[in-house]
Amino acid sequence: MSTTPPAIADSKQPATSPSRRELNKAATRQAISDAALQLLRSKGPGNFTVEDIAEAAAISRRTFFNYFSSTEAALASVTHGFLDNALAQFRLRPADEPILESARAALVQLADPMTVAPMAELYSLAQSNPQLNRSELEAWDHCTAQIIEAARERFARTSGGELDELYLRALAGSVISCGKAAMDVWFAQHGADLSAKSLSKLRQLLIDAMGLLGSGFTPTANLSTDRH
Amino acid sequence: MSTTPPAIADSKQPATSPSRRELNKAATRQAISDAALQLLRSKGPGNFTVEDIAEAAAISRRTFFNYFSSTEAALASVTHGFLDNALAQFRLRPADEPILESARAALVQLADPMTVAPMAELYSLAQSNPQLNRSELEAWDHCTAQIIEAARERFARTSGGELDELYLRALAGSVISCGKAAMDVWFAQHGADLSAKSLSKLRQLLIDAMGLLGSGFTPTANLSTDRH
DNA sequence: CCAAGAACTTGCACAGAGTGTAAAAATGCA
DNA sequence: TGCATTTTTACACTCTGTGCAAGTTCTTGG
Repeated sequence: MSTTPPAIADSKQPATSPSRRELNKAATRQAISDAALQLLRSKGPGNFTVEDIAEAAAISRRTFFNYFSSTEAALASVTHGFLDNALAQFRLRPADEPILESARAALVQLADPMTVAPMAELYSLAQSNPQLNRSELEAWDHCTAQIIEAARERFARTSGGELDELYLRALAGSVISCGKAAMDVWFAQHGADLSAKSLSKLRQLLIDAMGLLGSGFTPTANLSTDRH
Repeated sequence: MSTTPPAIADSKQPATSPSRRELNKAATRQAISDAALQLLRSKGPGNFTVEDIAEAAAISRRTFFNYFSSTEAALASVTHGFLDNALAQFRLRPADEPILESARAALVQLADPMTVAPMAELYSLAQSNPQLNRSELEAWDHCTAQIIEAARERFARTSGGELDELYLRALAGSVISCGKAAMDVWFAQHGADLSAKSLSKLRQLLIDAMGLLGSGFTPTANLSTDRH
C-alpha cells in the first residue's frame, strides 16, 4: 500500500477536496474492507485475525486500527454504505411528503442489484456469528439515529417548532424495524438470489412493510398485492 | 464465594429443580452482576476490568468467563431481566386479544419502581459508553426475537396456520422500537427520577407509543392525553 | 524546486480479553 | 462414606486495542 502512487498527470482537480491524501485514505479504507470481506468468504467468521486482514491489505496491524476499531467494524462498513445510501435517498424526498411515503420511496431505491449485493452477501456470511450480528445491529441503530435527525430537520423546516419527541423516535424506530423485517424475510426466503424476480419481491416486501406500518397493523385485510 | 454455604437445614425442596448446585450458580451469577454494577457506579464505564469484577465477587477471573462472555454481558443481565419480565407479561395475555393491546398491557406492567429502577440506573450509567450501548441493543434484539416466537405461537393456536412472516416480524420489531422510543424519551426527560409522577409519565408514554403504532402514525390529531 | 511542517504509517511495548487444559474442590447420590 | 459428576481455579497462550516515538509521504509557501 501507499508506495508512491504512480503520479498520474492529474489534469483536473474537481473543485475542492479529493487531495492525494484523501484519495489514499479512501483507497486504504476500501482495501481493508475488501480484504476483510475476502477473508470472511474464504475462512468463515471468527477464523481469521486482524493481522491476517492487515497482511492481505498490505498494511501494518497498527494501521488497521487507525481505520477501524475491530474486524467487525471493517466488515460493517458494507452495511453502513448500504444504509447511508438509504438515508441519502430519504433526504432527497420533498419535505412536504408524509414520512412513511418518503421512507417507502427511499427503501424501494435500495432494491437494485448493485446496492443490495454486498449487503446480501454479508448477511448470509454473518448469519452464524454473534459478533458480526452485533455490529449489524449497531449499524441499523446508527441509521435510526440519523433518520431521527433528518425527520427532525424536516419538521423544523415545515411546521415551525414544537414537535413530539416520542412521535419522532417511535416513527423512525418503526420504519427501520419494518425495513429490517422486510430484508430479513427476503433473505430467509431468497438467500443471495439477486435475480430480477427476487429483487421485485424485495421491493414488494418493503412496500408491504411500510403499508402495514401506515395502516396500524390492522389484523384484518391481509395487506396488498401479489404475495405469490 | 462458594466456601461451603452454611448448610441451612433445607426443610423444603420445592418439587424439582432448585438443587444446591443451581442455587449456588444463581447466587454466583447474581453476585457477579451486582459486583459489575457496583463497579460501574463507583468507577464509571471502561474504568475497571474483568479481574476487578472477579475480585469484588470473590471468584477467579476464569470463573467470571464461565458465567459471562464479557463485562458488558454481565451488566446486560439487568436489561435482560427487565425485558424477560416484559415478555412474561406478554405471554400471560389472552390469546384472542389484539397483539398491540397485549403489548400495551405488558409494557405498562413494567412502569413500576422495583422493575424500572435497575434499568433506569444502568441506562444512565451506560449513556456515554459505546460498548455498553451495543449490548443494550443486543438485549432489545433478543427480546424482539422472543416476541416473534411468542406471537407465532399465539397465531398458531388461534388461527390454524399460514401466517405472514412479514407481518409478524414487522409488528414485533415495531412494538419493541416503540417501547424503546418511549423509554428513551422518558429517560431523556426524567433521568433516574422514580417518583410516582415520573412513573405515571412513563406509563403514558408507553401507552401513547402503542397508540401511535396502532393508528399508523397519522400525523394529524396529535394523540391522546396529558403530556406534561 | 525545495524546505518546513502537517498528516499518516509503522514497530514496539504493554495491559487486558477470552479460551483450552488439567488438577483441585464442591456437590450429588447410592 | 465413597465414588461420579459438576464447578472452580491456576496457568499458559493467542489475540485485541492503544500509547508512543521514530520514520514516510503529502502539502504548502517561499
